Amino acid sequence: MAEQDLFRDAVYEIVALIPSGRATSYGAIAAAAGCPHMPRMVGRLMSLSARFSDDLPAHRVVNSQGVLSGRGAFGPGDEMKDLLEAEGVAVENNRIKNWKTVFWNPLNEL
DNA sequence: GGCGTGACTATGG
DNA sequence: ACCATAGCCACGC
Repeated sequence: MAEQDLFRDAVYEIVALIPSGRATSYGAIAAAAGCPHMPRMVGRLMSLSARFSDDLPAHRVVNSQGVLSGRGAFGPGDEMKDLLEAEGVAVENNRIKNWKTVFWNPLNEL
């Protein structure tokens, strides 16, 4: 039982808890999972999980600036942007507007 | 086991 | 606002 497996499970669970109309950052998830120094692994797990599981709302996970850095993993177009807007998140130029307000801190729920 | 790459972040010019 | 640098970790060749 490796710690990275626990980390993956924690990340999966946290992302699944993100409420509709909100979004969070890789660093926040990593911190909530107990590893604030692994934002890259979060992104890697997202890219892998996003393809295997549709249950994981990876479109609600963006970088610290509220930029949809992972839109490429969803499809050839701006599918991620469309998904976010469909949930009530305003997106402009691949960036979430009112990011400060849309940001959902997992630590606040945990 | 080394090297390059990547859905990251923070700092600095 | 844009680019460069440094740190971190996992995966594929």
